[in-house]
Amino acid sequence: MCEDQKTSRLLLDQITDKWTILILTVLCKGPLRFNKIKRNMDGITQKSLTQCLRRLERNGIVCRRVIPTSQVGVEYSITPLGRTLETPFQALYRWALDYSSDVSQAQEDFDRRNVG
Amino acid sequence: MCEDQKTSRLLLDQITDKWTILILTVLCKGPLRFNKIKRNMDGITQKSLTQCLRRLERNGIVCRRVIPTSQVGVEYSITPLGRTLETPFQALYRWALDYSSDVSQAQEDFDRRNVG
DNA sequence: CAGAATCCTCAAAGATACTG
DNA sequence: CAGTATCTTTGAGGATTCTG
Repeated sequence: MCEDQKTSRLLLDQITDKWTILILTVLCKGPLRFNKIKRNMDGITQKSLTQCLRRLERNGIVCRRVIPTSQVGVEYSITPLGRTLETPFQALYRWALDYSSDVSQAQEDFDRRNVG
Repeated sequence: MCEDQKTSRLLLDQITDKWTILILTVLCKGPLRFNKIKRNMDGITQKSLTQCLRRLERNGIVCRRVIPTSQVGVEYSITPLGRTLETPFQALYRWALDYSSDVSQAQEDFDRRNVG
């Protein structure tokens, strides 16, 4: 396996984790503050979200901006580089919506065959 | 968060795991036997590969076929449902290849900013 | 050859408390 | 509000052995 493949695999691992797709999906609609994102995620812990956003920021996919308000505020937005992920992610997301029933059916069939 | 979103999120988790994209990528080129796949993966253990293939089979994405030879043989091939994932996955894979250098650059910049 | 079964480890996620 | 810090837990994955 060549270097290119290793590098891109590492990258794939980083962008296809549990939360990234969902975070990017909501951020594509517009900038959001930390807790707003958290509320959109349903089930993510504050720690996981922080870690994920840090990695996305480090990879140049989201931008972190501190808002100078009376209360501390941090706004996350998608970068131009992050935008390039919009289409691939939408395709995946749409796939999941379009084919979820087919997959469910396949699962039922499989389980029926492998009962006993 | 509505049911559709939960379902598709579960599905997304299942198809965006560490190995699925790579396995589907090689199987798209043609059917392969277990150990052939394993050799293509570089780093996967037999256990992980088995688990992954089982899940893909259960989800109707790959087909498992026992070949009646002198030596036991099992061939895995992609299903029509699995084929529908080819385009989304290719888009992702191509993204990783196209933008890996941009991401690397972003990482360097980030790390430089956050050193001292 | 293609797994199943077992044991084991360690890294990731969760819970909780604290803070600029 | 948006985190950091610390501790604990759990379970996914690795190593190894065995088998139809």
